[in-house]
Amino acid sequence: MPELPEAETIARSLAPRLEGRRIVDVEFFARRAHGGRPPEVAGRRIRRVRRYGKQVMIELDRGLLFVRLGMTGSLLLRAGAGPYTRARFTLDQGTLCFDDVRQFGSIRLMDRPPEHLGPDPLEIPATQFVDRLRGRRAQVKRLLLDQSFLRGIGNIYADEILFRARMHPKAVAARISPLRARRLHRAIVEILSRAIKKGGSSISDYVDGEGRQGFFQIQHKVYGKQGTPCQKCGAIIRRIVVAQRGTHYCPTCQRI
DNA sequence: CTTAATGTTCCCCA
DNA sequence: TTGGGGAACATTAA
Repeated sequence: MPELPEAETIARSLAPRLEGRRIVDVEFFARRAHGGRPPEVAGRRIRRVRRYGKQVMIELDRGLLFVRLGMTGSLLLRAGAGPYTRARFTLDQGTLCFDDVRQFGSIRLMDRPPEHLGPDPLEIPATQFVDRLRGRRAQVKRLLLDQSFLRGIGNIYADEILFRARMHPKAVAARISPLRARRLHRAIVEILSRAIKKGGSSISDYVDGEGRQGFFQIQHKVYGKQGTPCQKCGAIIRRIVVAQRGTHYCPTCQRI
């Protein structure tokens, strides 16, 4: 469920209900959900709720809670714990549950944001992005998925971005012309911004903090569209594997 | 029964 | 150091 647009949508839906609240109790129902010791944040106040890469960052009056949503994580404003509720924060007003079926997600208390993450894809200037691409011999899709290269892009949006930029997922970054690199940067900003406007993509079970679905999946051009005709040229969308992830692209629109 | 799924991390090899 | 491949983690759905 969680890439940058989903994390952004969740953060926006939670912010007005969480900011200013005080945490009165913290419960964890699964060890994996904190990976160590449960963060002892009872008594602390929530200052701000924002997105950081594809994580939701909850700023406290002391410390930062980083919610990594993994593959199936969600943050929900409701009191009742379901079978997949892994943690629950009781607030002075309301309750926040962290649900996560597959348990690839976790919540950790930090002093500062993780330093191994690259720049935000919506903030990096085009010139800087072009520079970063040069000098990398990796396949471009691998780079888009690499959170130390850019923070926030995942498998769905990598495919949609590459289609938008008319670029083959296996194109070698260093061999991309500056012109096409700029086009890729534009595609990143356009696809992510549009997805945020639509509230993210609900392809299986993604919902925001209030349980609302996203609608960007309606506009997917290649992700999950293997075997169907390309909306642009009619060629059949192909599915290959890149970086061990399903990769969807149009063989005629996207040339190496 | 097999395969794939919005992710990350760790290990191995070139 | 960079880059690629594979496995592992846990669970569900097709």
